[in-house]
Amino acid sequence: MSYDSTEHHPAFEEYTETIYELAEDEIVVIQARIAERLEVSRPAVSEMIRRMDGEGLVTVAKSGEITLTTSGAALATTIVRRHRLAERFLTDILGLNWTAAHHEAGRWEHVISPMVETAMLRVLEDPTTCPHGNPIPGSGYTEPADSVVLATIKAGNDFEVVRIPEELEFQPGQLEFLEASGLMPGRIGTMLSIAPDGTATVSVDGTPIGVGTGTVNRIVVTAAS
Amino acid sequence: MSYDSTEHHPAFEEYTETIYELAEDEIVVIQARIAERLEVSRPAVSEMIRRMDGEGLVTVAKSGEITLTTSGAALATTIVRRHRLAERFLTDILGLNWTAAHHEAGRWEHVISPMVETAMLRVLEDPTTCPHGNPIPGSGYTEPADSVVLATIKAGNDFEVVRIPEELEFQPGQLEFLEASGLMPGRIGTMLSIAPDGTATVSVDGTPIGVGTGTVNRIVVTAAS
DNA sequence: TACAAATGTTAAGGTTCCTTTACAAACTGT
DNA sequence: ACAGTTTGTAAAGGAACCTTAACATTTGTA
Repeated sequence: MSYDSTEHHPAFEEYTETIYELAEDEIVVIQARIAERLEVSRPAVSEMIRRMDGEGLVTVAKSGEITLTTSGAALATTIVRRHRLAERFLTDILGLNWTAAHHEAGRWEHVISPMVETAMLRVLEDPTTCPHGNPIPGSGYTEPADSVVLATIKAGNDFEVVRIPEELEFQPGQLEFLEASGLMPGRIGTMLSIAPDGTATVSVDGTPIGVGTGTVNRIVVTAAS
Repeated sequence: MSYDSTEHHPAFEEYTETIYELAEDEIVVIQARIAERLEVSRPAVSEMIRRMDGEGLVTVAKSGEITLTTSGAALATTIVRRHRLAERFLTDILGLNWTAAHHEAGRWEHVISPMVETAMLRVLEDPTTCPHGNPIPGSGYTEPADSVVLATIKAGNDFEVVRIPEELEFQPGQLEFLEASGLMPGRIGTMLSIAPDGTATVSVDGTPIGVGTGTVNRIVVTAAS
């Protein structure tokens, strides 16, 4: 069977994408992190990284830190762009919910051709972020300069959700919970309290929700009102 | 990596689809035909058919003729339905041309989930055929009773194109040619002449086009005016 | 500093598909 | 009836990915 014009093994696409997103989430990119995200064994990653190195897609520092080369980054941004574009498309045109869109997009990203990509951009009128607020590479979007992490909002203050980082999308049920809670980009909420252990209570649409430490330190917002 | 909910190897999908479409084109389904359509070696097909037999997807008659079982047919119609639905979607919503849509759909068909399928059906308002006029399984469409093959139209008579069989989509350049000529479902044409060797000359939109024997005996039309 | 956890790699092996080479059986046309 | 195609299959092997088991290193920390 033949794959796309951009002749790349699907696994390479998956790996470069993961590396890109880990870096985007400011996580040190080492093999172990990739293994966790992709849910494969460490030897599998070890072998794959060696092959990708051979293909000139990544470089490995002596520290073990992995960086995308120019061509690796090109592949990664292409896949990430298609993923986020697909998410937008699936929610905006096909009416899927957030969570479903995320899962579907994981398959679509490998199947979208340049031609379809162009067509989607046209139909969606050049979107700049995915439904979770993550930037679509190449759209020219830059996050508001005053973006902060939800944890920094003081009790009693309002905020507007900017972005749910990719990282959280990998925690099972997290996306469903956030969507059900209304904690999604563009929504305004109020910080009610922050417990000593870091757990926050916020209110969106009048409903109070507890947000755990891991999450509250990840969600990006701007101060509002 | 995990595939779709309908846990089936992509190769099985490809093979059952091919078997379905060969039968639809009234071609005796034997291994050699499958090998040609899929452009793989005969041993590859031999091995695959044995596995599919083991999985209960096909049965092989003593004559060598291959038939889909109930579950094989279920898988096949699902894939064919998704393929044709995707073609419709790609042309109607994303504005791709015929030919491009056909190629893209070959990849989309393996990636469309039941949820997306439902959404597409809604957005497209329950289409009944693909852009080439082939029925979407499950849509309840039945071809006009007076459908005939283009070759049967007498010189001087008009016809309306009903369907370009899947078979022709596999001849390189054929789809492009037909699309460029305007010989597509819904269009009205006139049979100008049929040469002794069977080659026909038809006129669509006032432009005369020669149609080879193989093609003229495949394109399905109804007599018009 | 010493022990535990985390990390990367080797080795061996498995699955899914595909290939080429070879051969035997079944058709087909003359 | 016979030569030449067409068809199926066995054998051997390869590429892409993945697994588990085992081990050596490094890192973090009580």
